[in-house]
Parts: sequence; C-alpha cells; structure tokens
Amino acid sequence: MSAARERVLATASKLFHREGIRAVGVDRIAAEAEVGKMTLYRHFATKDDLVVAVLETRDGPAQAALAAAMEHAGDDARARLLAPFAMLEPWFTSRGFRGCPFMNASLELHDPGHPARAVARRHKAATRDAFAAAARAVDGVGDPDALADQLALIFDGAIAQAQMRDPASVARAALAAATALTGPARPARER
Amino acid sequence: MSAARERVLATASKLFHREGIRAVGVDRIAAEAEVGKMTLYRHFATKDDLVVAVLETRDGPAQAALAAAMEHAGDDARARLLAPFAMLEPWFTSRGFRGCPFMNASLELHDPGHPARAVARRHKAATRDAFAAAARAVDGVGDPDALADQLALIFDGAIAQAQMRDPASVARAALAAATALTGPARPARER
DNA sequence: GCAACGCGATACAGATCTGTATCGTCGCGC
DNA sequence: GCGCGACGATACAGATCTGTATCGCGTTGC
Repeated sequence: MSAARERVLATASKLFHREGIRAVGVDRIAAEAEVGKMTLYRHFATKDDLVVAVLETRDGPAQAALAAAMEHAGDDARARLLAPFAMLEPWFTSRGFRGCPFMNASLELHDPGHPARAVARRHKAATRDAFAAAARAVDGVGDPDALADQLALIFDGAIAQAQMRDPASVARAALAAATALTGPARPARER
Repeated sequence: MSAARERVLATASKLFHREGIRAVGVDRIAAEAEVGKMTLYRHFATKDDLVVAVLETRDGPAQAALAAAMEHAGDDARARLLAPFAMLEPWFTSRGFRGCPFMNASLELHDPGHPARAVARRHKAATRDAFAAAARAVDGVGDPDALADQLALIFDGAIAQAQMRDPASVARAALAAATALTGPARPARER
C-alpha cells in the first residue's frame, strides 16, 4: 500500500540476506531505504516485526521459483521432480549466493520461540509439500510422502553445506542423491 | 594449561551453543566463568579469537563421537557406516539439542571471510572423510567418495532441518535416505 | 622473605543498538 | 483553500557491546 513501506521491506530483505539480521541495524535500513526512522517504526512496531514481514514476503516468490523450475523442466514427471536439484549448481555458484533466508534466520535467531522461526517452519513445510505433489506424479514411486521428506532433506542439506564446502561438488552430490532416491526412469514398463 | 583459560573456553562453548555467538557478550562469559574480564582478554586477544578457539576445541570431541558411534555398531561395515544416522533421532529429541556448532557459527557469522568459518570448513571436510573411510569398508559400494559426499549432505541436512521441522520424522527420513543410498546389504554374494 | 606474575574486580572509553519524542513540511481529499 | 495525515529529519534515552586501563591481592619460585 505505502511506497515507504515497500522500500523498507525491499531494503531490509536485501540487507538481511546479504549481511545477516543481527548485523544490520534499523538506522541503516531506514537510511538506505531513504525513509525516516519514525516512518519505519510506524509500519513495523519492532525490528522483529520487520523480520517476520520480510520473511513472509519472501515465501511466495520462493515457492513460485521452485514451481517455475519444475514447470520449466517439461512434461516428464521425473524430470520435473528433479529439476530443483539440477538448478542447485548454478545457484550456488552465482554471485551473492547467501543460502536460504529462512534457514539463515532460524539459525541466526537462536531462540526457538522467535516468531520468525514459525514463518521458516511454514516455508519448509510448503517446500516439502511441493516435493510431495511432484513425487505423486512420478510413476513407480512407492511412497511419495517419504520420498518428499528425503528430497527436502537433501535440498536443505545442500544449501547448508554449500556455505561450508565446495559448492559445485555439493550441488552435484545433491543431484546424484536425489536421482538415486527417486529411482530408475520409466519402471512402469515392468508392470 | 591455565585453569582460568579452561573455564573461559568451557563456559563460552556452552553459552555460544545454547544462546548463539552474537547473543552472548564477553562480560557474561567472564562472569559465568568466574574470571576477570582482563584475564579473558589476556588469553584471547579478541572475541573472534575466542570463537575460533571454542570451535577448535569442539572439533576433536565431535569427530570422536562420530567414530564412537560407528565403532559401537559392531563388526558389520554397512551397519557402521549407517550408525551415525541411527543416532540422529535420540540426538534431535534430546533436551538442549541446538544443532551443529560449526554450522551455526558459519551461518551466524555471516561474513564468508570470518576465521571461524575456516574452522567449520575443516570440520566438515573431516566428517566427510570419516564417511568416506567407512564407505570404503563396505562391500558393493561402487564409488565410496561419491557416497560419502551424499551421506555428509544428508547428515547436515538433517541437522539443519531438525530445527525447522519435526525432528523425529527428519531423523527417520535421513536414516531411510542413507540406507537406500548405501545399497542393499551383502550384495557380494551376487558376484 | 621477597620479587614477579597471574588473576579478579572495577571503572572507563567509544561505538552501536532499539525504540521514542519532537518538529517542520508536503500532498491529497473535501 | 484548508486541514489532516503521512512523511523525513534529527535529537535523545537507555541499554549493551568490545576492548582498555588501573589497582590490589595472593601464590609461587628462588
């Protein structure tokens, strides 16, 4: 609604992701958003409220990007399920890669009761459900829900490890593991 | 060597893990370690130095715990390789579970050049190598190094997700994925 | 018995953080 | 044309953080 509010959200989102939540103060956010500090506090009562709002605005686009990667993979259901893993390597090696904002927030805001962590939990549940829906479309998958749990696990593991090991080899390992767990292509011929 | 230094290290390790690195100040560490602030700064020139020292003292015991879990699994090489994944569920559901200190530090200390992140990288490389060594002992594993990459990925993914999803089901998914990727038991009979 | 050193306690400097208070101004609706 | 509300700027309060400076005590080696 408000242009100032949008500028604050976009600036905070960028700075939080690039430098961390605790490392960026509200003064800096207001200055870089070219907004008075009181304007910021009129829209977001506390910094925690701003953090929650930032994560909530990031959830939609993040899910859309996952869906777009699957959609872009074409008609084959197995290729669609594995498409997110194929895009990990270019993502990890892209400039400014900083991991998953929801995971970062959860681990940085150490208190388990922090409201931002509830947003992260919802985001992770939605991601897992997207994998489950895609897995149900693949022939020969015995337990799509169990497979979705495993793929979501690999997905987040790759994002976490990409910041502690060689990102390209982590991405390749994730794709290999996801491919192996999904099973061979077109086993329907067997039946 | 110094008793005061040991108390500082132990106290910092506990507080950093429980409440986060940035959330705990040096005044609090000195007070809870029953040590003067200047004593702390005589042993560790800066807080970053203390953080690095804490992580370095945690590396040895962490590797030892992994090795002990494998050792405790008995003689079967495949069971030894999978033993770390079998212990995830009790670990995740134990009181005070706070994830992996090295991963937490890496994501909390957002700057990629922070010296603590180098310690975390070494720790993760050592963990992967432990998986690789165990994988080489298992019959029927085609590429132990590739399998080690995948298992390390799942291990860290489980630790990360355990803080954002139901820990017990995350642990079960990790064990299932690791088991599936390692392949069937005793395929040597085939050849 | 004494000198030296490690240690604890405390005060301080300087920076930074969240959140509030105040004031002037601009723009839009009525 | 006018009043009201949103906005920008700035100063401030109070807390907290890292790192330094200083002083006095106790223990230990010689």
